[in-house]
Amino acid sequence: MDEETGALPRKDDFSRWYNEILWRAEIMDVRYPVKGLYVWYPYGFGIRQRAYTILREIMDRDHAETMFPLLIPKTEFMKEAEHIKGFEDEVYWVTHGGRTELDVPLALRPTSETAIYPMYSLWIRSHTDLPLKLYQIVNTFRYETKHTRPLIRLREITSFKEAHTVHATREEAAEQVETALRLYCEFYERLRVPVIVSRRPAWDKFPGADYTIALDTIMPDGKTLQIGTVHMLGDHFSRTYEITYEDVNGEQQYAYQTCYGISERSIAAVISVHGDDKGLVLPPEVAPIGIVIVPIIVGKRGDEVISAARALEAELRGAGYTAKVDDRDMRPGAKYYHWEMRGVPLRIEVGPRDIDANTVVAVTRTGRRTTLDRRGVVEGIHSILAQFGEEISDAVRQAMADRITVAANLEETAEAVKTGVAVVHWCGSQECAEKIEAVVDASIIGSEIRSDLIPVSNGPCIACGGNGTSTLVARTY
RNA sequence: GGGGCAGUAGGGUAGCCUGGUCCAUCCUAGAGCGUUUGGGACGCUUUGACGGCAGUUCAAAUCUGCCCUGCCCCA
Repeated sequence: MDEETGALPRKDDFSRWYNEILWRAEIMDVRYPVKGLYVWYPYGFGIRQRAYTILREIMDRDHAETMFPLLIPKTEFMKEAEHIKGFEDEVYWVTHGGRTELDVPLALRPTSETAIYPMYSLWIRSHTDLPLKLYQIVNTFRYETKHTRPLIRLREITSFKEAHTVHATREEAAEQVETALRLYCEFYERLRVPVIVSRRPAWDKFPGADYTIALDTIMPDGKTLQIGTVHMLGDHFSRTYEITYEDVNGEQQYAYQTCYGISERSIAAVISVHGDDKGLVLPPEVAPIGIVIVPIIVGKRGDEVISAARALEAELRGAGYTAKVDDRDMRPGAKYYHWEMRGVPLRIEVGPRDIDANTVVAVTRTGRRTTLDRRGVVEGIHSILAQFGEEISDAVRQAMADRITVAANLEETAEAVKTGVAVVHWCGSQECAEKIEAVVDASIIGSEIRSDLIPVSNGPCIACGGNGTSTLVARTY
């Protein structure tokens, strides 16, 4: 009778579901009065913090974190022609200091190549300075003209992790591209977000790059979301910014570079792939609250139940969990819904019955209920959460597999992209790409696919019949 | 980039065409009191709004213009 009470829109109405869950689960407040800029609620920011702690941990193995300025002088920004072409329509310019017009306008970084590389030019003298591998996590600004969307298409990206590496040779730079892909795949495994790696077609590569390899996930509505990119810059920027080094023979050489980035789209992916009709489902590693303890207060035993809950909370915190007793004056059921909306992986109920039996009841976010002996409760929880993590990994992997269809011709492709991703043979020509994109109303995502969900092969191009290779076609965000 | 629709309290809505009688209403909104608590409790009291700026007018949520913001469709 009350099933409608407080319900989210169903997840199969993904667009409405996404908009609502952002505020209902306290991730972002979209009411900030500037288009394309949104406010992180503390809870959403907690998810971001945990995800980015993982990202930092992965990056820090082989990179150093740094911080470059937000403002870039126009004179530096305008040096690399292809790069400019790719970004100039999206740049915010600072033109005044107070009431004084600036001699040189300053760009709010849309990405930081042109801020970083002039400094790299000063820093790099010798082959012994290489390789150089730095990254920063910063906000960037892009004057998006398309429909903005929280976490996905922003005018201020608040969480842009960008890495910039410099190498002595093209081969080393190419190897770094592969290393970066491995790091990013590991990051998304930790977030339990399945990804497909592919090489972007030439017209869709990063402006100023030789080639771009990207990570995409598939959203519940079947559109792909690009959640990581790795760019081989070759020597384009080093020639522009004079990044040279003296090699072992005493000769000046241009360096080779890569850059790669991940943004808060990673958070959008976690929310979107794992969530369900009841709200968020968070992997334990990114949940700001890993375990919520709900005291079941009946009759006169309230104090006893509360102190049992607190003792459990202390024990779980001691074991390294972020546990929280919810002692608000609400019915237990209301609390269950509250924490389910926020995706807390595990709920523990403690009531008089449990105290008497020396047990606790543990319920995962996906509804698996276990009665645990109060002694050894930490070990029991450890194994439940590990299993929960595997369970949601398997579920999203299966959901992604179900959205991938191998299509042999244009008709099948058009049908497949209505609900997911099509894998087709494509010859690589732009003419055929344009034909395919026009007929099926979707985009060529990439070829040289790397995904254990997708077998790749050669075959006749679905547009021209010539030699083709496996290629992803999908609607995109 | 083009087109359409919309913005009323924390959230959801009515009112707008036909300016005034408007003290609007509902809620998983807030505050307070009491009774409650093993899957969304209940009663009573109470708080709070017409996106912004300008204009028309005796009078604007309502009409006009510009701006801001959001949603949908098309390219």
